Amino acid sequence: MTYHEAALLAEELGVPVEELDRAEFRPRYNIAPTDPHYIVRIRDEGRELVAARWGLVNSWAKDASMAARQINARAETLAARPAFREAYQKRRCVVPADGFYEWTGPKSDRQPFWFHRPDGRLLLMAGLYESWQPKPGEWQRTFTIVTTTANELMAPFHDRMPVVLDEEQASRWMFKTTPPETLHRLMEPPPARALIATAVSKRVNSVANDDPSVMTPDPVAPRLL
DNA sequence: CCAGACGTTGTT
DNA sequence: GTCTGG
DNA sequence: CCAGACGTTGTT
DNA sequence: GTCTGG
Repeated sequence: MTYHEAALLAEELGVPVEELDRAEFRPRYNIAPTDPHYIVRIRDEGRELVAARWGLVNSWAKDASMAARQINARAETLAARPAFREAYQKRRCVVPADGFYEWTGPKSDRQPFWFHRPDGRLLLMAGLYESWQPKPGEWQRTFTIVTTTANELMAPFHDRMPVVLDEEQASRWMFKTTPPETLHRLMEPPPARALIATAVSKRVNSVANDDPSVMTPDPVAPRLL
């Protein structure tokens, strides 16, 4: 996942930056599973942007070992899965990012692509969140990203993709009272026009590279599109 | 009853 | 091959 | 997701 | 916490 402009996130969502820890609120180019990020949730009458780590750790977990295994939740099964059911009912959120990466090609030579909105605006993905207690008195919020069947654009790369929502859909996803039928509709694959793919530097393949260089368009890979 | 899991993606 | 760390 | 490790003893 | 497997 990427998140380029600090101001963009808060401004597009209409949330004051002051609510966040400025030291942590910086551009990101290579957000990996278990990394700190941000989620949007419904709070009283409005939206709220809060910190959360990628990889859902349930409230009953004794350690963070589940985080890496729960970075995604399948739309088809999350309502029934013990690990996601409650969060699905009570803690649906939106994960903002200006894009996400998918890889293709042989395992020995993985080629990354950056998926983002054609208009360059913020991508809103369906998520679930939950908090757990790493130590007595200390709470940590975590989230997972809901995946669905790949659409026409994604199919050449993968058979799954994140649930991508527009503004209207994002609101409905977060509302506590949205009925199950509506939630199911929201989890359908987004239209192909919702995203475009750009081949980027293989530098992104190492999470240690979290700087603008990972976004450099790859001069060879575009023909793979 | 107790113990142990609780999840998804990937693809040669 | 499979697990862990990021 | 990809990259990189994959281990124990000893003890400063 | 709650479900599944034994």
